[in-house]
Amino acid sequence: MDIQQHLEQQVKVALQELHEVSLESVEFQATRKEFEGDITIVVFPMLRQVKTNPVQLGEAIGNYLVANVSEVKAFNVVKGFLNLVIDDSVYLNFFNTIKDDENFGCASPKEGDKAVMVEYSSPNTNKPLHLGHIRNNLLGYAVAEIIKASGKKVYKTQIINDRGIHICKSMLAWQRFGNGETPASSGLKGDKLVGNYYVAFDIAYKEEISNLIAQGKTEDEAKKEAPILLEAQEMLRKWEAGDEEVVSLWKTMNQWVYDGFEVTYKNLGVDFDSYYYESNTYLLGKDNIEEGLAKGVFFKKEDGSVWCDLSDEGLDEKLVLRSDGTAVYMTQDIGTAIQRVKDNADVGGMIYTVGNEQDYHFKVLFLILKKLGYDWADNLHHLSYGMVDLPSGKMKSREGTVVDADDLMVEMTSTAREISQELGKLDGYSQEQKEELYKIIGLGALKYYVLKVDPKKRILFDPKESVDFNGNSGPFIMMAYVRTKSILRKTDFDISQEVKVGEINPKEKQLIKQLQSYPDVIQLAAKNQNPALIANYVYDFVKDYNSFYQSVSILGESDLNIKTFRVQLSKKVGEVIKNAFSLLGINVPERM
RNA sequence: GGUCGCGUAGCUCAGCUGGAUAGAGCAUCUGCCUUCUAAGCAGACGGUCACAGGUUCGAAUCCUGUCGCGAUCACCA
Repeated sequence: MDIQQHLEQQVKVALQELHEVSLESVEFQATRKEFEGDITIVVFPMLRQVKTNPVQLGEAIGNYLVANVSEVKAFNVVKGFLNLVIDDSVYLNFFNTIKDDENFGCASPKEGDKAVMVEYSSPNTNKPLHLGHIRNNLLGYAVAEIIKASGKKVYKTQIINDRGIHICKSMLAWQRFGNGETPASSGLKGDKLVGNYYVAFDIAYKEEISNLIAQGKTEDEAKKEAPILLEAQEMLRKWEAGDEEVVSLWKTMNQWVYDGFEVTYKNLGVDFDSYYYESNTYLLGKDNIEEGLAKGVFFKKEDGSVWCDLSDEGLDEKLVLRSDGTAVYMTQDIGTAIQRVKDNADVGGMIYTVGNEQDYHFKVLFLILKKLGYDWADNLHHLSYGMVDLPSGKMKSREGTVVDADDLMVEMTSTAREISQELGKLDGYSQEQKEELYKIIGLGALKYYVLKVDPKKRILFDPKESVDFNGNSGPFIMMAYVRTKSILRKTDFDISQEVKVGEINPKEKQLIKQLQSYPDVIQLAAKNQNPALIANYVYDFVKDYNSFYQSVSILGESDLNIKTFRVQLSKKVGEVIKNAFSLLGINVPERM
């Protein structure tokens, strides 16, 4: 039993003895720095049952605890706060129980627990990934890792938007203007090459529109009648009819994009357990609509279109099947969700990592699935995140204001290289080792920068100021890790012994308190699907370590017991940093 | 207009189910490398927590309203 539970029990006993009152629960908090003590009991809530003044009650409980709980060494009462001084041995004992636990903080899956499916990334295959996708990928990956660490089985998946008019646009432009260009012939990354033709289509389309307007058409007419658009629509029809030539071109160009994405994903360090393609799933869901009609969940209008009435939930009617019997976005998503549970029988819930512009869509999707009666529909979550905007506003690929994912990663690496070369602390590293290191630092800076922000808030990315390498930043945290590794490299004595230090100093105690809270932080981050909680935790933790590091000598300590303890503590700090960062998908370097 | 989200220091952000004098980083200023990596540490400066009410012993946090910003409300995805 940990100290807090023990205290809670004893406070309840005390209240019973002193005032014959049985308490529901006791409110604890960490004692603030400016007061003496380690754990604080908030007395105010007890006043509802015990009619006395808070200071008196605090004194009484404090006296009781000092007399009856050996771990409580002293107490003081400030207003209604009872600050308890806890014996150092409690912290030292805790440290000794976890110091060799390499998985400290992480829980293992329980037998019979359902798995969680996390969907993220889900790009269109007509243009390269940009900073917005980076946020999506980092969030999805991190949440998946965090939930795994919290003790659940996780599947990572994505749905690739590989069909539709936008795909045909780049195909058509390539046919017209491409002269047979391929990634191999041009040296371009496949997704970049295809993206270029998506832009080329738009340019040609706009030109045709202005020509038509010059010929006397209205803007609306021109937009609808531009020949190149009609041709793209025709191409989509051919694709749906299985036209061999179109399908073959579609396969070729999509493969270029996948090859390009694969490189980006690899650099970004994200992965997937399964892939769903919209070209396979876009017909799914129609059967489920029939089912829903039979169950009375949906209704049909005179024109044959099928709807779901959500007015009881305060929403509108929502179309789930067009009057011509074809599927809409919602139809597919219903079908795909159901398919996924068929494919993975142990899935008991899903998390969709999709921008907050689709809040309404997912609200409706989840409601419909619930109405259809699926038991897992209660465990569907939309990991809704804010857009990444530039000072100039939204990123727009057509206006060339997107921050390209690959370019940004290269830029981060260069910045890391510049800083590192200036500091020049890498004697003995080969060129390859150095480049590898710059990548770790640059990418870590980027990932931390994105993940430390609460997902639901929008991020303002200023390319001029870019990403921090100082202060609350990825490299700052890596630096602390590197210090722990440096100390371990220089440790030339056995640190496997469990040490009993008489007293530990406040900085050491603070670090152990932080260690104590790590498992809770993982659980909370998993529950809230919020990697920023891990980032914030590890930042505070590292600040405490740096403070400790600068205030005492570790290897210079003359008392072998204390020295050993400090090295052990440093080792553990390093392990937790590495573990926490791995949950964020960030690697740590050995030197920097 | 309806719905949802956001609004905390000059800037970027923390602030857990309501708790003590609202915290970090950047920027500005002061100290600290002859000692374990200074991408660091110690400190100074900086606040009407958008505004107005309400609930409470106690509100940045919960409720209501107002203002501002964003998203969304397609037989598009």
